[in-house]
Amino acid sequence: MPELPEVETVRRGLAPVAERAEITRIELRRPDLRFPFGDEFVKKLEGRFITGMGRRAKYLLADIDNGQVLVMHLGMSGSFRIERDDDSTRSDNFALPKGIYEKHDHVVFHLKTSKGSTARIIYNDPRRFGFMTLIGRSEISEHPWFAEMGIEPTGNALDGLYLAKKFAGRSAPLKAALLNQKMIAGLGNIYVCEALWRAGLSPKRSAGTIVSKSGKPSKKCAELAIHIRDIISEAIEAGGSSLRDHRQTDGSLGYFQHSFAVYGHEGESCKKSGCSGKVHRITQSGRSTFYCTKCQK
DNA sequence: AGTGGGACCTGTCCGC
DNA sequence: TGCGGACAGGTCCCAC
Repeated sequence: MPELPEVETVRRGLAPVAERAEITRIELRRPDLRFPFGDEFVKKLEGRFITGMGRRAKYLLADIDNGQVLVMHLGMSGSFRIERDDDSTRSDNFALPKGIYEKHDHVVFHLKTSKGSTARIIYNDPRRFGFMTLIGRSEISEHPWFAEMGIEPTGNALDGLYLAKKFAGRSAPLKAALLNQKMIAGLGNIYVCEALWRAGLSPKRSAGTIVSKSGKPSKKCAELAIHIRDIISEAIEAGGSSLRDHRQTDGSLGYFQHSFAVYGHEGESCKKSGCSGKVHRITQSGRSTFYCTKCQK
């Protein structure tokens, strides 16, 4: 599921249950995801309280009352679902009887919520590219995962000037540059394709070529920045995108996938008004890129 | 230093 | 129906 809008949707889904909840028990149903959990993982969390649910780029950050942060990444196929013992609002086909797990349910957090009820947060991840680990609150910013991370694509900091600085002198194609988490953190394959389409920029174009020669932010940089911010905020608003039946924590589907202009639309006509081009699929650094060869230059 | 390719996993879908 | 191959939302590691 997880580019930034999907991870933010997960955060918003987990927060009401997780915040101020006590972790009464953790079931690790296998010893590792992408990395081993480590001997201390369960011991350091059981009996502790979750004080807040945050996010940085595609990482979920659960603040624990022992000064540590439970850092979680969903990889390619990770998802959380919540089972509330006091909840009658779940859709029938999504809820399962207590204690019955599905294939690839790897981690189960048993919680006592701030309202006194019990609930379980269950992490499922078929491909196991996801991971979780504990990091001290004060060490987060120096940790390799975060130290060189670029800005979030959601705020005012992302503008033409920022992109011009990051892209200047870069020969890498725009597609690769935007996927690089050291430039902007949180973008993934889908939203990069979509943002480049909106901006009318070819994913194959060298990133450095949209910076004006003076090094000042060109119109193209400014426009691209706006389109990235727009697409990310629209996707968050829509509850993210649901591909391959991926669901939100309450079992519902995000619906931004219906707004994709190019992603997954190979062979279709370009949706840009006045453009008679077609959407093509190419492979860049081993991943699919969708774009219109006519209006993206 | 920056860039490109492969590796890590499992599931699904498509063509033969 | 069965099988092989391609592909899937991410990130790391290792060559050039």
